[in-house]
Amino acid sequence: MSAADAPSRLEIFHRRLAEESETLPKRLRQCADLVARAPERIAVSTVAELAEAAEVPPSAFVRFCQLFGFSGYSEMQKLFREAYAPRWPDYPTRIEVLRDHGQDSPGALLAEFMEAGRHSLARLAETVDPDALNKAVDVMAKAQTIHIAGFRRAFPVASYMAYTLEKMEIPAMLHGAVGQIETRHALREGDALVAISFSPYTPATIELAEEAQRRALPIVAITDTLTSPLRRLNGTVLTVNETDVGAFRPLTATLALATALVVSTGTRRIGSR
Amino acid sequence: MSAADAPSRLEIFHRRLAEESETLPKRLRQCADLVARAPERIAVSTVAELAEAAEVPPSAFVRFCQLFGFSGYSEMQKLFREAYAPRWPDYPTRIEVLRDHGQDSPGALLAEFMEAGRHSLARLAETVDPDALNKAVDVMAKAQTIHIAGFRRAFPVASYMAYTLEKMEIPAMLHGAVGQIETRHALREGDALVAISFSPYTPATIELAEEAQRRALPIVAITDTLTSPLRRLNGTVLTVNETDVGAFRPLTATLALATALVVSTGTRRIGSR
DNA sequence: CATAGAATGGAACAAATATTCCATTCCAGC
DNA sequence: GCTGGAATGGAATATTTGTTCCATTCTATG
Repeated sequence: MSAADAPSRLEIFHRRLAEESETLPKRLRQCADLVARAPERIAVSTVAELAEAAEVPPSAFVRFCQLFGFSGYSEMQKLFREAYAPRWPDYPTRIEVLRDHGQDSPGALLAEFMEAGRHSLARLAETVDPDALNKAVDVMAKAQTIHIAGFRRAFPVASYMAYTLEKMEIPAMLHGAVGQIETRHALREGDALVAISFSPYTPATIELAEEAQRRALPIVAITDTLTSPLRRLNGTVLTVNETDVGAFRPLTATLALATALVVSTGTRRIGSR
Repeated sequence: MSAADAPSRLEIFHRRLAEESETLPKRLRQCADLVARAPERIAVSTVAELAEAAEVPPSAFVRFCQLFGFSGYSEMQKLFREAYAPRWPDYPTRIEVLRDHGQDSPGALLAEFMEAGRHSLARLAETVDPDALNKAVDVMAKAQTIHIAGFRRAFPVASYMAYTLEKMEIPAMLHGAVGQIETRHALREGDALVAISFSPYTPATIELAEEAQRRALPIVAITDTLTSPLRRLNGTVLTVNETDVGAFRPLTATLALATALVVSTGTRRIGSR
């Protein structure tokens, strides 16, 4: 039942499908063909719809599912749904539950975070627009100094970017790292701001971004939901949707994105020197 | 109702969501947040599941849908299904798209980091010893204050751990974050040290670890190679081997490990309270 | 501190969806 | 062409899921 083996179970299913569909009777073969042809529709369709698309009666489709070892259509659908949007729980209760069942060995938890990480990375391909990414690198490559703002959960990302830029000898400034010192006046013409913020959005990040906007500096925003206040500014927005485990959200995908961003910036700067 | 304008209708919906979510009453705001955070889940979930994730009763979720002009949940779901079904995960294709934007494009680089990340995560399972992990959690759960040391590249990980521990209300101290101030005297009996360091090993981290050793405090070390100086101390060692892209090493796996460590510590503390 | 109006939670009800069952059809082998 | 077993379609049933309604709880206001 763990999230970890859901994708592999799907793999196995597809392999069996390929092997056996040859020897299946007519109607069932039609079902198999449809599943092979449009697996993504299974997650969001009813048996009736699928059956119609395969030109078989619903009962035939259910028989097909049972032939492959599922109790019925619903069970098979569950497999496909989880492959798309796996494991839920947004609430700490889950952790409680795990603990009470004695299954919260650190190893099990690590496995979950690994799985969540893999999923986040996979989704990154969907949420990041290549053009926006390109635009962002452009902005950063042209900036004199790159300002970086990210607090609380976003801070590790911000500090990593600052560190890597420094290593590449690119002028960068990590904001608000210390002592609550206002640093907005460091924003100067010709600079650019990278603002990183996730729900719940830290006001300081938003304020700095607004300040940058007032001064007409280009902004690159790394954020999550569609309601993010960073979206209201007219900067280049890169969306990351981390998959969370319990109430915790690892930064796996965000860091991959951040790394790509700074390294690209580095190579582009060298290229145009 | 054509498929063509479905995305735009979704756009409109999201904009309204962003605008109005501020002024919504508590429960409905929870719904709005969830929808903003995980829109793709709507396509494959029942009201009950969604409501649970948003921590509201199903009826509240239905009210939310109606507030935004839908007849109920089903109608809203239809919108999401249409918008998300056509462009499905299809991970390999997506990655191709990113790559095809040009050989040295940011997209191609991102794709590489994503691959590297996945690889690192996969290897994590091999390099981390479950017993060591368990031991590490034990040490951290028993400590009065958890000290965390990690500089340069390891700093993002250290700061993330400190942040998460703080969120869970566990006493933690992030060392050397600022001003080169010596903080070794903060190490007190009953505490534990988590030292994070990768090649080339920052002397400050090693020194602090040695200091901890002298004072007979338990040490948890997160490090990479087998020649790491952290290995010479008798602490609990967790090995991470990140796959690097060119000269750059993303922290994907390390962060997953760090998160698991911290969250496990949290649950174990609660359990033994 | 009382009150009205809004917000909320839950349980009863309605609709949709999946599953089972059985009468009918098909087809291979005699 | 007959016969038995497999395959099929559809209608009846069971189950899940969505929606409505109302009693109760909040909250802002006088």
